[in-house]
Amino acid sequence: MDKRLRHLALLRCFDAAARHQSYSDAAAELSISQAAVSQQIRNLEQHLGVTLFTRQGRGMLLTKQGKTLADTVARAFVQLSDGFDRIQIEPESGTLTVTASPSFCSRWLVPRLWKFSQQYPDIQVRALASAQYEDVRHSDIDVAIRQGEVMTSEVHQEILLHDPIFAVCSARVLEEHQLTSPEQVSNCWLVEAIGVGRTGFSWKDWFKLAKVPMQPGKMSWMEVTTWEMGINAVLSGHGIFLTSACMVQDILDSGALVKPFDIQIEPGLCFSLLYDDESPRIARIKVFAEWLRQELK
Amino acid sequence: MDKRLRHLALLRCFDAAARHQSYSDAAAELSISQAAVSQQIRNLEQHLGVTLFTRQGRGMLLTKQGKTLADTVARAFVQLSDGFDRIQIEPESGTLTVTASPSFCSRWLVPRLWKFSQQYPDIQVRALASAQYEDVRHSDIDVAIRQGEVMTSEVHQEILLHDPIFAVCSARVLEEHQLTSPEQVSNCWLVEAIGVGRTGFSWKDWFKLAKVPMQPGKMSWMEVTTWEMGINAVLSGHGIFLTSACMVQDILDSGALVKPFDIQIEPGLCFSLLYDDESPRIARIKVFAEWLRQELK
DNA sequence: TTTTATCCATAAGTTTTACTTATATTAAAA
DNA sequence: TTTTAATATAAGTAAAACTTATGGATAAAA
Repeated sequence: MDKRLRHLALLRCFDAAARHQSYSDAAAELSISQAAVSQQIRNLEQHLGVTLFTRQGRGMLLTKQGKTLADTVARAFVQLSDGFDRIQIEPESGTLTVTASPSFCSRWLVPRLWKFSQQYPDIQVRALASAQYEDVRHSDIDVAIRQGEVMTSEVHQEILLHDPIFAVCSARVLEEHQLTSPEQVSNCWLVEAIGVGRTGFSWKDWFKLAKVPMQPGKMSWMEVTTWEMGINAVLSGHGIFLTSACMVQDILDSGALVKPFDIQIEPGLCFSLLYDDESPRIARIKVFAEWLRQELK
Repeated sequence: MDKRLRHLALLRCFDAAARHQSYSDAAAELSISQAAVSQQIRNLEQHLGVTLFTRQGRGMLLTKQGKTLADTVARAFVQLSDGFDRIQIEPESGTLTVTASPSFCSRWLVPRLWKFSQQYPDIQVRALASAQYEDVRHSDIDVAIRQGEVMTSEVHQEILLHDPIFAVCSARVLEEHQLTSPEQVSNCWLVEAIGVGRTGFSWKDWFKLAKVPMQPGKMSWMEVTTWEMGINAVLSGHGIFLTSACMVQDILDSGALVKPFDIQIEPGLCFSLLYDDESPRIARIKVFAEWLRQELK
C-alpha cells in the first residue's frame, strides 16, 4: 500500500482548508480549533515534501500542487461518500435478484412475476434458477426461495409455505386406468422425484396413506430428478406423479393434468424464504417478501 | 462535509483487510498488531452501522456491503495515490507553459521555439502572451519572462539579460534624412515606447548620450504603448525608434531595418526569468531555463 | 499614520485515539 | 480429542490530534 496514505486523516483537514481557502473557516466546519488545522496541514506538507498553501496576506492561497491535490482529494471523497451511500441504504426501487430451484422458478415464480412487476414497476426482478442454495449475504443475490430449511444462521429465514403432496396424471391416464379407487394406481407407471431436496416422502407414503398395500414386484417405476421432468412425463401421458400444488396448480386449472384423489401427504413440501436482514436493499426485499406471502396464501 | 469521512483512517485498515480477507495478513501489511485491525474494523462497522465482514471459519468473509465498500475504497485510494504522484515529481517530458509580454513573445520567444522543440521533442511549450506578470506559483504557468524585476519573493527569480537600447529606422528614412550624424535625428519622427514596464529611458537619454542638444519645439514625436507598435511604425517608414536587440535583431539581419548609430543606452532593457522552484515540473522548467540562457548568450 | 481586527504560526499541555500485549474464543485440521 | 490458526476482547501504553494561549503579520478602519 502506498505509504503516503498513512496520513489519510490529514486530508480531511486539507480538503476543508482548500475549499474555504482559510484555516479558520475550515476549523469552523470541522468543529476544531484553527491551530489544529494549521498543524495538520503543516504535517501533511512535511510528509509529502510539498508546499500546499502559501500565506497571502490574511488568507491562504493554494499552490499549484495544492490545487491539484485538492481536486483529487475532493473527487476521492465524493467517491467514498457514494460508496457509503451505497452500502447504507438503497432506495426501494431498483433491481432485485431472486434465486430458487429451477423447478420453482419455471413452474411457480417466473409465471407470476408479471403480477409483481405490475404492482411494483420500479423494482426489476431477476430470477436466478440454481440447483443449490445461493448465499444471500455474500453475493449479489437478494432473496432465496429454497425447499426445506437451509442450515445457516446468519440471515433471515422463514417458512413460506407447506405445500401438500398429491398425485397427478393426465386425463388420458385417468381414463385408461379407470382411476376411481387408489388400488388402481398400482397398475400405473409410478413417477417419483428423488433427490430434489430432502423431500421425505414417496409413493410408499402415499400407499400407506391410501391404505392400499404395495406390491413392489407388480408395479412399474420411473424416477426423475426434478419436478419439471416428472411433470413433463405425466403431461405426455406417462403414468402418475407425486407433486405439490405450487408446481402444478396452473396445469390443473388448465385441465391438462388432473388430481384423481383427495389423498394428500402433509405437511408435504416446505419452502423457505431467505434474505439478508442487513442488506442495503432491504426495502425492496421486504416488498418482495410480502408480495410472496400474499401470493402464496 | 460528509460526517462519515471522519473516520477516514479506519478505511486504510479496512482496505488491507478486504484485500487479504484476513485481519492477520492485513496487520502484517500495515505493520500493526492483529488486535488493532480487529478493533479498527469493529469501529468502522459501528460508525457505519453496517456489517462489513463475517467470520467464516478461520478467515473473514466480506459481506455484500463490505465488498461494495472495498471496491470504492480501493478506487479512491488509487486516485489519491495518483494525486500524490502528480504533485510530487512529474517527468521531464510533458507540457510547459511560458508567459512573457506580447512583444517578447512574438518578437523573440515564439520565433525561436522551434529550436527548443527540435532539441527537446518531448517537451511541448505553450507560450502565453500577457501584459501583466502572471503568478507562476499559483497557476498552471511554469515560467515567466518579464521586463525588469518582479516584486515577489516566493519564487525563483534571475536576470536573463541586459539588452542595450539603440535607435532603429528603415533604410528609406536613413537615406531621406541622411542620418550620418546624431544631429540629423532631430528632423525625424521620434517614436518612443511608453509604459511598457518601467523602462527608465527615453529619447532624452539618447540625445544626452549623443551629446546633441534637444530642441523640443522643433521635433515630431510619436508615442506607442508596445514595442510591436513602434517596430511596425518604423518598418512602414515612419521615423526612428528606440528599442533593444532582442526585439529587432532578426529584422536588422534581414535588412528591413537599420541601426544608423553605435550609440547604446546601457544597461537598457532588463529581462527576468521567474519560476517556482518547488514546481512538480521543475525538471522540464530547468531544461527550458538553461536553453533560454544559452540562446540569449 | 496609527489603531484595530483578523488572520495564521507556534508552544505547551491535555484529551482522545490508536496500538500493543496478553488472553480468550472459535473453528478447522490432525 | 488435541492441536493449530485464525479472530475477539480487555487493559494498559504510546502516539496523535486537539485546545488554549500567545505572538506575528496584514489589511481595513479610524
